[in-house]
Amino acid sequence: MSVKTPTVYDVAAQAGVSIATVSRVFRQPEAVREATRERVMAAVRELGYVPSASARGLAGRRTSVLGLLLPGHDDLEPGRSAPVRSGEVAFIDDRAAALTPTSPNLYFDELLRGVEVASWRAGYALTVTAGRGMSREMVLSDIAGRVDGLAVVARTLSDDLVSRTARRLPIVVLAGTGAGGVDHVEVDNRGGMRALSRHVLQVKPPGPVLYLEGPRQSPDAEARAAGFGEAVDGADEDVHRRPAEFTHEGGYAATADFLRVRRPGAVVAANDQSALGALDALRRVGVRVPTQCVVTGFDGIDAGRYANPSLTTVRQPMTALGERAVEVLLRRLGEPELPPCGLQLPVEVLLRDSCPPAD
Amino acid sequence: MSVKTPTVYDVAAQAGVSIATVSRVFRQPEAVREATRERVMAAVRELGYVPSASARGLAGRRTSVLGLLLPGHDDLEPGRSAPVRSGEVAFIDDRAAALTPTSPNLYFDELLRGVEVASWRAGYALTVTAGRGMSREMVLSDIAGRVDGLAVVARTLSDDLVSRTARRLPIVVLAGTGAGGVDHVEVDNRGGMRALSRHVLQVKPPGPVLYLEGPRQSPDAEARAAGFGEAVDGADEDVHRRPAEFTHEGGYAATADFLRVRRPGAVVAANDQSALGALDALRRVGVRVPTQCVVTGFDGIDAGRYANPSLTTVRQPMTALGERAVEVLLRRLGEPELPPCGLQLPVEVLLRDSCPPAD
DNA sequence: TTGAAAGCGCTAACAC
DNA sequence: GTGTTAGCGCTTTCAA
Repeated sequence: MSVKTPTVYDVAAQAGVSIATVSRVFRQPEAVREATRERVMAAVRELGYVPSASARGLAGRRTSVLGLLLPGHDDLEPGRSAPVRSGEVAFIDDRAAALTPTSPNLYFDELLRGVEVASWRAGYALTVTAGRGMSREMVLSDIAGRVDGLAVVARTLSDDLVSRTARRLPIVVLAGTGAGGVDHVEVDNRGGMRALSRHVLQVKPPGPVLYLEGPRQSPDAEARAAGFGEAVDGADEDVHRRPAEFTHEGGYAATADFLRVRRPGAVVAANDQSALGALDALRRVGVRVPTQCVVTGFDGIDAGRYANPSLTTVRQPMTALGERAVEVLLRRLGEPELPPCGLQLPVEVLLRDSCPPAD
Repeated sequence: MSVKTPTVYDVAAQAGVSIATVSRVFRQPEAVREATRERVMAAVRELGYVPSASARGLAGRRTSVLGLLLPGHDDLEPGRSAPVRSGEVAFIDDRAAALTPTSPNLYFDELLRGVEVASWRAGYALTVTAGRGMSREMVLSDIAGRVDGLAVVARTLSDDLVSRTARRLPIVVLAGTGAGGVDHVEVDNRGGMRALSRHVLQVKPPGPVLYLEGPRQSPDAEARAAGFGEAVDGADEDVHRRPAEFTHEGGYAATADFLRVRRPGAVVAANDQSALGALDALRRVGVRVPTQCVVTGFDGIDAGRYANPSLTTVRQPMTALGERAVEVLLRRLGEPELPPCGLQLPVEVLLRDSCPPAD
């Protein structure tokens, strides 16, 4: 730390070879005679030599780094723990917790793991950015200079910015339809909701079907609504669509509202959090799930597993999504001129207590 | 992409200035006359110039990158979605979901956000690694060459490896006690559990107290057990400690077991998942929460908010943890010779329905 | 199998 | 204010 960090020159001197040989020991060990190699490695260990990624990147014209650009959370206030003095413990009345919206970051963790694993496996490091504060342009031009390729979560960047950047740097868009001529990997929202909804129709007790659409102009919500539409289309069911925020509160309100007029035989929600809200609303008025009414969600968040009854849902393969994204990136890195590709990943329906298997 | 990426030389030529001026426009814009600056920026835009981080790093002897090393998940099998053909949707009977353990990754997401925000704010990019596959040594020496400082989640690396690396590179250990002479930032597990337990004793209905300890040799579990001990010490309570895995299943089993003999007036669990299991076990035998028995967890996972009744718990400020870690790193970057520091972050008790406020 | 030498693109003195 | 220049530490021909 305080001492000068050793370089190839130091290692070369110590081992009595040229810097080219030191480099070879790392890049193509088999091209160096065993004895020489061992002498070099000994020097490396003794000196604690670590190759500089910057120098490598500059000489090799590649950074060996991939980037992941997540949606920002500009509203995240820094250091919420400030008000409490060290050693003290604050008590907070949080009984209304379920009503407050959670951040939609729920599965970025999984996504990150997928991207990270695949990157590392391919010999790339991973740089993660959520770019807030400064403008998207600045964030983008910052990482653009650091990486060999970039995975961008849909709607993090404007379509225009994406396709402009894609001209200079391999880019893949995650969980969104391709922004026009750009590689993308998405999840089969429509097919998943269609399959789930068909199952619902098959097992539901009598009564109307309440569909909780997500917010307007969410591509996910749209695709799911389309899938639901395909499932109920032609079926002889009394279907009611209601907008509902993608939150517990949103699902609760929409369901409670509906309950004032009718008793549903099924509530199909476009995401898990609103489904959990629906579950709550039904419980309040004493409707039994799943015997009197089945309930389903979408996403596969953890809370659904622990809900009571546990929530039937469609699980998005976020880890796989991340891995595929990297594969697509690597493909383009290898063959820049390939036509843009779009990949759609299959989903899984998780049948749990709120809408159990048919038998 | 196909065309050669422009460099400072191209920009300089295009703008009719020297490369030094181009560099200045980016590093100290105020040192360049406005007219010149605009000429340069025009060239930058026209050419789509993006500074190379490698060249910068090499010339400036700093990468402007911070590293975050998360515990590996070596067991994560790649691409679980393979068996399903595209366009098809698999149905999985997942009714026992709550019983299977979740990965303990629950709050890495938050941690990441904290680290990311703070890094970016300080002008650093963030490289994330979970280092599996190859040995920790290799992972470490790979990122060591890429970053100016490193945040390591506790128990990801051996103490020895940490302190060895700390000699060459600023390191901060997260959520663990300092491995000896290394900066660290942790959470007040003991104080949090102590405060929560005191509250429990204050509001609990009559009956013994069941304490669900976590697994052996988890430092977190130990610290929490100590805090609980301090709270009940001297109190006139019938206390029963039981080991329980940090899973729903573990909490369920231990509680159900206890219920065969006694009826607790309180179940204090050392983590949220086991508390949710306890909640389930109590419900099965018809014990009312919180009127007949109060229940508490620890961690603040999302599922606790949606549980019924919602779970009283202690929330770990993971985002703040990440931010503090970066601050510590920056501090050491600035003054390498400072004595090692240890920071302990306060926690918050979230009072929810399973063990409500006193009044 | 090894070495010499020419960059890679940028920063930071220093000179003008 | 702006230009010149000497590296930063590594990879990679090309010779030996």
